Amino acid sequence: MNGNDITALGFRGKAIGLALDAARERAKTGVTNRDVLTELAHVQHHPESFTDDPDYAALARELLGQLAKVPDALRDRPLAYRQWGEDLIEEGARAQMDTAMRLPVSVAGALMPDAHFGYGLPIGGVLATDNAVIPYGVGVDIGCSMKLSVLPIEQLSREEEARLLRRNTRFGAGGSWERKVRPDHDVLDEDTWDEFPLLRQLRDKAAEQIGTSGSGNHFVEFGTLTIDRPDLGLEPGEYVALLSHSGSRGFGAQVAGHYTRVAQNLHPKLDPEARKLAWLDLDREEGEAYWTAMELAGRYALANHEVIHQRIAQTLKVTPLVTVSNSHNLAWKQRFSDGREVVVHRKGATPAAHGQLGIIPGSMADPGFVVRGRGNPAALESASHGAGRQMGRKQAERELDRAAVTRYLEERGVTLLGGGVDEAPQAYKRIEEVIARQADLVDVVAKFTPRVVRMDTGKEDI
DNA sequence: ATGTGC
Repeated sequence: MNGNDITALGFRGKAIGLALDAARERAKTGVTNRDVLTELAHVQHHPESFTDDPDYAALARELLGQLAKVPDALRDRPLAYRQWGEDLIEEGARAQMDTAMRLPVSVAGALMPDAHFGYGLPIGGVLATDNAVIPYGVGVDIGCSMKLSVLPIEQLSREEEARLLRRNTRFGAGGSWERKVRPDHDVLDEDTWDEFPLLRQLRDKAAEQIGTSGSGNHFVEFGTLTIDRPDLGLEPGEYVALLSHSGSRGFGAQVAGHYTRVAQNLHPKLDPEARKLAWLDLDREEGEAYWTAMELAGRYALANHEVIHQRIAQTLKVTPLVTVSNSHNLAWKQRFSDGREVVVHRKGATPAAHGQLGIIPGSMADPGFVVRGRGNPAALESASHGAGRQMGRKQAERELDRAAVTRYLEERGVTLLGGGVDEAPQAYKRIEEVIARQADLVDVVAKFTPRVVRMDTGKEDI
């Protein structure tokens, strides 16, 4: 019996020493170590039953004291937060943000103009917490991100662009590269994968899926980048560019699912309204492990993009003139305006620190924008991550017809490979309005106009 | 978002 056995049971602070003392007393009376551990587990789960126990009373009282100090009760009222583009944000997203701002661990928050209803924290929600990380504050697709490469080539034909996309990308839930042509990346060789069993188990899946895009709103597309003033090391003009949206695939999804369950189990008394926002303390083993896995998923997702862009650039025998990338589903440790370090969750929000570059896409047939952050502290240095849905997937499938989507694509000269009605441009807010609502969060650097777009095949093909 | 569930 030692301190490790005790902490493995989940005792914290003064309870560790008291549990050790009690364990020694019990051992003296001839109880086996194994039975002592069982008894300790009982005390931990039902401290109220041991307050008069000759050996465990001190421990039980300490545990009850700790419980009283760590209440999961929600605040009566949400902390105040600002919304950018309030007129574009649905009530459901505000209600979810209100719940998040009632969590005892919340410090500050903001809603971006693309905000809409999500799972737990709304998409387009930014939430700062104190020493706690919320798996569903990051989202299921941990590390979901954007990458743009500006290519030193003349305009290609649509057919050529379509061929490059078909040959060098793979889409769909469960999708992976065929074994013979499976790409590799340094991220798969990191020691981090050996840090604990869950990561070890997921490494093979991650290796199978590197360099792939998922389903839903993920895409890889060719288009034109238009720059009006010298920037990004480029002269004003029009450039051929490649833009991708992808995430951490099955690996990240499994990490998210696992730690959401862990967080919910650690907060059984949490108000059902906030159940999906269950958090992990960063100074406890579970929180540390999630943070490690989350950061790995973030690097893995960016590696995914790198592989996709590299394949296409190599086929074209070119090196990109410039690349821009950013994660928009992740948590970061960040200095808050009062000087303390907080955990900033961005669930569908672009980091926009002063001078930081990011990409805000529109839709399959609407422009996207390269932006530069203005470091606005009220938005916790964030911006929108896209246009944001104005219709849910089911609503889009119900209300939009394929002909209207096809016409929209034709009018804008966009060729679509795959794609579904649920991702129709009409299901999204107008990107121009969304960009206009965040002029104090980001400056527009360049505009990307899509031309040939590849996505997963939706439920209903276009 | 994910190839599948408290």
